[in-house]
Amino acid sequence: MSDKKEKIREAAIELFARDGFHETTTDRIAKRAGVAVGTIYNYFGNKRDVLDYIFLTEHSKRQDIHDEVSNVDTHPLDKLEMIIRRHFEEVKENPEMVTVILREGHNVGEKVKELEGLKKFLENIISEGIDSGHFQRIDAAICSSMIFGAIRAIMRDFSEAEESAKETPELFDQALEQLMMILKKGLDDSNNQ
Amino acid sequence: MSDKKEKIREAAIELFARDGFHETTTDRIAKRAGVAVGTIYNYFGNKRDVLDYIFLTEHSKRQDIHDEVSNVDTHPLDKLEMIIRRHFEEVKENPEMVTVILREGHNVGEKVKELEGLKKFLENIISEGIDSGHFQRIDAAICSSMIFGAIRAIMRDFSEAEESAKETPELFDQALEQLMMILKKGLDDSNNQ
Amino acid sequence: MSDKKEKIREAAIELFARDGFHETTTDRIAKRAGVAVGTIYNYFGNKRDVLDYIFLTEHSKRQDIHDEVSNVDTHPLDKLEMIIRRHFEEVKENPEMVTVILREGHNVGEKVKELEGLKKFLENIISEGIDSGHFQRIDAAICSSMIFGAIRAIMRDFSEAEESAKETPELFDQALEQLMMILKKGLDDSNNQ
Amino acid sequence: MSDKKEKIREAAIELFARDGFHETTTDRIAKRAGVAVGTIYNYFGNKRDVLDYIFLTEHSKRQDIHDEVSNVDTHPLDKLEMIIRRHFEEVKENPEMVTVILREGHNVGEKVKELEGLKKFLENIISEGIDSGHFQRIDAAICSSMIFGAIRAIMRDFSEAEESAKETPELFDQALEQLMMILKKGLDDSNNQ
DNA sequence: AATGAATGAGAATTCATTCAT
DNA sequence: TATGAATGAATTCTCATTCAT
Repeated sequence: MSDKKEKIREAAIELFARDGFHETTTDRIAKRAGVAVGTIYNYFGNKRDVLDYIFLTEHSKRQDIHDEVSNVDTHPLDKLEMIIRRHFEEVKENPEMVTVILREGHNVGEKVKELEGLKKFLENIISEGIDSGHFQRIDAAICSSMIFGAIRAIMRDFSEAEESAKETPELFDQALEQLMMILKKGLDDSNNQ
Repeated sequence: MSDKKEKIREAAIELFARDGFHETTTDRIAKRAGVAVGTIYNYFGNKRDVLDYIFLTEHSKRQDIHDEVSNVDTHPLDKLEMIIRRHFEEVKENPEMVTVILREGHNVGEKVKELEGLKKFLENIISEGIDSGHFQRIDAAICSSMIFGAIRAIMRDFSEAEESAKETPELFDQALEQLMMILKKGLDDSNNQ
Repeated sequence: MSDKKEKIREAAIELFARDGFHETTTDRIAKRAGVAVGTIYNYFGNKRDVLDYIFLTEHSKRQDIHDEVSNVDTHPLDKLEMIIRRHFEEVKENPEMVTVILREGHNVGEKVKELEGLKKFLENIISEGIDSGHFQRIDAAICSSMIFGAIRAIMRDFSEAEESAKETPELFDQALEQLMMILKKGLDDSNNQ
Repeated sequence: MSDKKEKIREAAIELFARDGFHETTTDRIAKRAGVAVGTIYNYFGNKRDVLDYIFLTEHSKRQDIHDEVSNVDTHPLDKLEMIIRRHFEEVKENPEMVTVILREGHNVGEKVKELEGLKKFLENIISEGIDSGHFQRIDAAICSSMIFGAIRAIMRDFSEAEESAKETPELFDQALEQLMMILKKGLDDSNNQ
């Protein structure tokens, strides 16, 4: 992985996060990355490829998290908690990345669009939970979509919070706690009569 | 409310929904609205004002829904269900509008950004529920944000579904049912020991 | 035919003639035409379309000449002379046009390439001459191609001549005389034993 | 003559012939020549120098032909035929070279432009023919220019013919025959009354 | 009020050339 | 000599906005 390519990726994340994809010019990306415009085009076919690359890089991180978690043998609720917690940790460390992912999803290329990593992972875990009798019979796709939406909302709140607020982000801890509580009661089959 | 202004708003919704704000030119909006480009500028200060206007129009519709619901005297879970149901109904009727709201939120002006209608309504209802002892003690802001996110996710699934799928949208009914089930168990205080 | 479109055509001819198609920027065309760059794109899809339009305009002039001449009932050698003379007259009046036609033929679009007006006209006349027994049996295509080439060479000499020389252009008269003399003897069948 | 320099010349001919001077990038020349871009600049000052070098190389070949022919003691018409035949043979062997010469003449440097080899040779022969009384009194410059133009036209027809057609190129034989027939009758003084 | 031709700043992308290795 | 990553000036084309009619 070239030094310059990484520099460009990082510069693009900062700018896409702050100004959005369309408002960010290749000139500014280059300047912030400390390279010439032409250099961007030595590593990427065009501006949108830079965005795609950001998504792809992020997606493989999520893939790693999922692989790690799915191998653990534990209650599906714990798996959900683990994966969401890990996700939030990533977000805390790369808040700008989240802003980009949230804002620019519709600007990425078709192939990248199909990835939708986290949502699929949640769906897998929920499906397993239903199969193993831990969860009541619900539609895993719809449910995972909603959980995913809830997570996105928290990320959005975080990414829109004041800079000061970001430095003590208990938001994630509180949100995780509340979400898990709701899910625990809401999904658990033993609760059902 | 001028006839032309409304024509422009409708044309813009269709195009913003399909192509996004930045990919839509004022020329195309004008053509689809059946007016000249210059006419757009007789009603709006600039292109972004058209987007703002779309958001504002939508927001006042949501306001009406909320006013209606908040006056009903019933269990807060029922209020939640009513408001979400009404929201989904609106979405079914104006799917393109939703696509615009979801995609272009970050392109609107600062004032419009602050509106965030539905989320505030949810928060009010949840706060009331807590106060009245119907809901357990949770953070209403975080919780409403997550519910709002779950709703957005469903809308997103809907707005990205194939055209054919849109014509028989039981998605909303199922999603509403599942969401309410989870919330019922997850929020209700009587469930708590 | 819009005033501006014509201005742009004329400016482009001058610049393409002097600097060539690729060395001429759209900015300079606009400046010389006294319009804004954007205006070029109100009348033409892209820069190459401007070149195509130059060729097409010229082609229809040649078509007119041909139509006029082919209706005259006279010896095919006279027809050749008439058409070449008329052609040279056009060239004298629009020397820059010729330079463009000679230099930029390979940059025009496919459709325009196929026109090859004058050559076809010559071929028609020669074919007729052969059929009517005035000319000996030669390959009309090859022969017209060579005559066309000879004419181009003269035009090239003219377009490359010093400015001063252009103002007394007997070159064409002399060339026409010599060419006709050679063709008269070279093509005439009565000369053949 | 360095091996690499020759490789670059050959690569450039192929690409200039197919795509034209301006559409050919130095990167592609380098790739096709099997060297690095930088290497081109070890042998040539800039891109245009490569084109100049192609013209110069070709010009010295033409010079050799002329020297050979001009030493033969025979009728000027035979000399014309010999020189044109030899020229066509070269063309058959290096069709791409011809395409380059025809297309890119106006892109070469000033010094190269002045060479105009073949035309000068033709003019010499015609002048000699007039002086020796074999040809009637014509303007040798104009006449050689026209013959040169006719030859170019044939080359152009050849270089634009389908690939298949190029493999059985009787075109040149027919063209040569017809051109010589016309010139024989058209130039010969004995034919004159 | 409505029009739409004209505008020109601005953006993405290209590519000849350089130079450190 | 050879290399090829880096450069950044230059170019084409777009499109929001204006304003004379």
